[in-house]
Amino acid sequence: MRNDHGIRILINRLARIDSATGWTGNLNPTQRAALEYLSEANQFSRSPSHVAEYLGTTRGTMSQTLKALVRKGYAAERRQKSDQRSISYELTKAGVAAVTGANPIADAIGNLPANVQAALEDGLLQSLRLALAANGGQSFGKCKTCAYHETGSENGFCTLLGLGLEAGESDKICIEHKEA
Amino acid sequence: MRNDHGIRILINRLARIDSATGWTGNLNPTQRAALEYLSEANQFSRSPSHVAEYLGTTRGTMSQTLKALVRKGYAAERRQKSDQRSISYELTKAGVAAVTGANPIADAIGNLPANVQAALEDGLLQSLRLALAANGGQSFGKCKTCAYHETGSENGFCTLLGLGLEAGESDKICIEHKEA
DNA sequence: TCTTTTGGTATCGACTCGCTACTATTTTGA
DNA sequence: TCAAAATAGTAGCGAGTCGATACCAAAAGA
Repeated sequence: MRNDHGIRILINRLARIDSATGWTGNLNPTQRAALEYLSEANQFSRSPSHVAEYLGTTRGTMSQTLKALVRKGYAAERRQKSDQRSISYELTKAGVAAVTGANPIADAIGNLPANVQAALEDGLLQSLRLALAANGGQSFGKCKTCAYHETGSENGFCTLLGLGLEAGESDKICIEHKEA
Repeated sequence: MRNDHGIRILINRLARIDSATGWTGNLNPTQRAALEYLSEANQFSRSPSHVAEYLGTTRGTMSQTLKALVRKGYAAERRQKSDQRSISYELTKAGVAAVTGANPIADAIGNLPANVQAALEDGLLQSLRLALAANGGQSFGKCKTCAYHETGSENGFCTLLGLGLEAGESDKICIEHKEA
């Protein structure tokens, strides 16, 4: 019996139970995952393509999913001036509320001893990094740990895009992230 | 920023990436999860109801999923003599082959240091136990750790069902499991 | 026996998901 | 400069999940 497979199966089972029990609003698992990503990504990383790449699905599916979120009142489109093709989605108040709602799995994990939580997060992050590397995926880290991030100006500055960041944005996920 | 939510999101993301990359045969995530469960459950625990409860879905969906697996040649029905209503599904050769095939996420996890793997498995198991307890779910442990398990006879004996086990079955998941 | 419970299905509507095809809007490079 | 290629988003198809409801048959209780 292989233990490495066992861990993978455990992960899948937990995710599945989370989908079955983590009920806030009338959201299905994918819609909820997209919503959670939107709440943690910066303004340059909230297009259908980016969410799709982050969640390992296709642009087509994510396009539909995001429009479903808009239809349900959890998100809104915002057209970019720079590139007329791309759209940046942002959460509405209802969207923020849905993301911050209580969740059985999160509660269960929150009740674990702190050292177990730390070990768990560490192991999962390492797994994710290896898996993404094997798959040619992006790192999707946060601005503040990025090689292009500068702390000079008010809310931080991105030297790749040559733009100042909005308040709080240095703690958000960016599609262009490059480990410093 | 809440870390407990972070772990839950990591778990979901890994499961999602696994679904997107873990490609053996023409199986979708649910079908693969069901197949994996069948390969690890004993003969009394392979009915649609049991798989549904284990994976946190409904009997209706699992009924369809299992029939899809039969249609694709990965599983076969076996009617029970004792209860004419219930069905025990078992893997075909193709089913066993699909389950044992390589997988990017499993490989990634397998490449982690042994102590990280151990901590990861421990944390996930604890989370799962708490989540299931909060949800009134079963434990789904293996025969050999069960209060009803006796090692006297050839392959072990189940004192709950009053039946001798088949070879290797004491290492399989049972729906009636009760921690010894 | 008659009723209730249990195990498995069928069906409906909303949705994911992989795929292909298509339209706009950049970007490129000769 | 200006046509070709890459990129961003979408539409639509077929298979299938998923929650819900409704059924039927077998088993268990009263």
